[in-house]
Amino acid sequence: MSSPSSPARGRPARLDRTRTLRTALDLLDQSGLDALTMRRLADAMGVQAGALYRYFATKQDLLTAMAERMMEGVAEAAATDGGDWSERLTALARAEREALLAHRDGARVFAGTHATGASVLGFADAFVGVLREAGFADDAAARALYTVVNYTVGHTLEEQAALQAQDGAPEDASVLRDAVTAGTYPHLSATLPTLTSTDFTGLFEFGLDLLIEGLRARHAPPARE
Amino acid sequence: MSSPSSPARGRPARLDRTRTLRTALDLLDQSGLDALTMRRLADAMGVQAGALYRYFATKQDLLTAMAERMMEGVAEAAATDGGDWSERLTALARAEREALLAHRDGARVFAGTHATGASVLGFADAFVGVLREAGFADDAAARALYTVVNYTVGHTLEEQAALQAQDGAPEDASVLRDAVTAGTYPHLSATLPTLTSTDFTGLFEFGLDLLIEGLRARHAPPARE
DNA sequence: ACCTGAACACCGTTCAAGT
DNA sequence: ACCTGAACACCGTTCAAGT
Repeated sequence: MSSPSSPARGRPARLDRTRTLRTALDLLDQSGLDALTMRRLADAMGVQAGALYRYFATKQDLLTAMAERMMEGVAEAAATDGGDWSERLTALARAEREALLAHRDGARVFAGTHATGASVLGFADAFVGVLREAGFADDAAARALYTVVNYTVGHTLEEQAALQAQDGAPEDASVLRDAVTAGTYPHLSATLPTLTSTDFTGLFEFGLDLLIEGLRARHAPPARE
Repeated sequence: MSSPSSPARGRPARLDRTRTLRTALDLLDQSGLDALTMRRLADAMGVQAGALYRYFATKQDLLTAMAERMMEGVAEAAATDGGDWSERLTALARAEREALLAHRDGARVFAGTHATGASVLGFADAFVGVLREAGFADDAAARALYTVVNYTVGHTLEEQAALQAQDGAPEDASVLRDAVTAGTYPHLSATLPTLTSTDFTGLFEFGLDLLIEGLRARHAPPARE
């Protein structure tokens, strides 16, 4: 809103929101969230750190814009062909996970912000819309949105943390393996193969299925028009 | 393991893991995760920042120990009286959420670490145990653990973020309200009361119920012994 | 053995001043 | 109008040196 804008007066700006956002996402993918500093981003743009503050009020503001950008197009996953409400919801949740996975530390960026731009609201509206049109009560539809989103973010946060732990410090599974094999955790020992599995897609689908199944139990058939 | 220990030789130590952890959790509750720095913690212990590194290899190590300590006693929630598997699972999930809520930014601390100590593994073993003893397949039991934990962490992360947004910057609901009332999101407008509700317990229980309901659909009755 | 003091290599953010 | 330069008030971490 109060960003520098319109008439090409003075020198042509080296910076602008869109280009900066693109560079920030590139930097994120290359080096991860911890290495994404205002100084390094400024460097990548050939500018001093202070200059960024003409386009983003704070670093938090930048991260929120990045989160918003990550969700672009995700709402469209509901429009995929036909399919009943459960298929459309599944498509939306999968699209959200994939959007988060598309960038290194994507889930951490998203979880750390409160994006309320068009792509996030569009996604939410599409999600709630699928349920309302299927005959779910308003209350259930809104709560289902939060539940699926919180699950998806929680899962992907873990998934990306596990991926990073794999390369870098491969003690991931072995720490668990050792602690468990030691004795005292009979049920974890018995399920170790699944606990240390890296089939994150399978795991995500399992939980998503549980949620959809739970919703099905609450489903009243749509009223005829 | 290599921490200073046992024989009371030399000067009595002003620091030790337990006391430092307690102080760190107090500081967390008073000021939040962003204000929990090694220097401020050292200050609260009457010591220089460098001294902390004799007890915690890194700040990440400290945070992991804090996460582990938060989960102490949560596994015992499965032992509550009788109740079938679904009641016991519900009790475990509720206990985890409450343990995270017990400290400011508790979910953020937990999500940012990979605690694999006795309280976390004990919780996991209890959870998987309830399902295995109820007749669930090992694979399903392990996946259900991750699903419920990821949901619980995801939900509580959001819940604590929303709580902080309320006091401090009460634009939380109003930003959403404005964006939604503006037009383009018919389904969000229709469900605004639920979307801006602060009944986080109700929301958590809704999602948890969906998961339990989903698990029920997968449930094979336990084999007779 | 335990802690201090001081340093190293950084951070986010602000703001007068230049062009 | 847009950016620089320089500062302010911090960070996590290391390590010789003191006691």
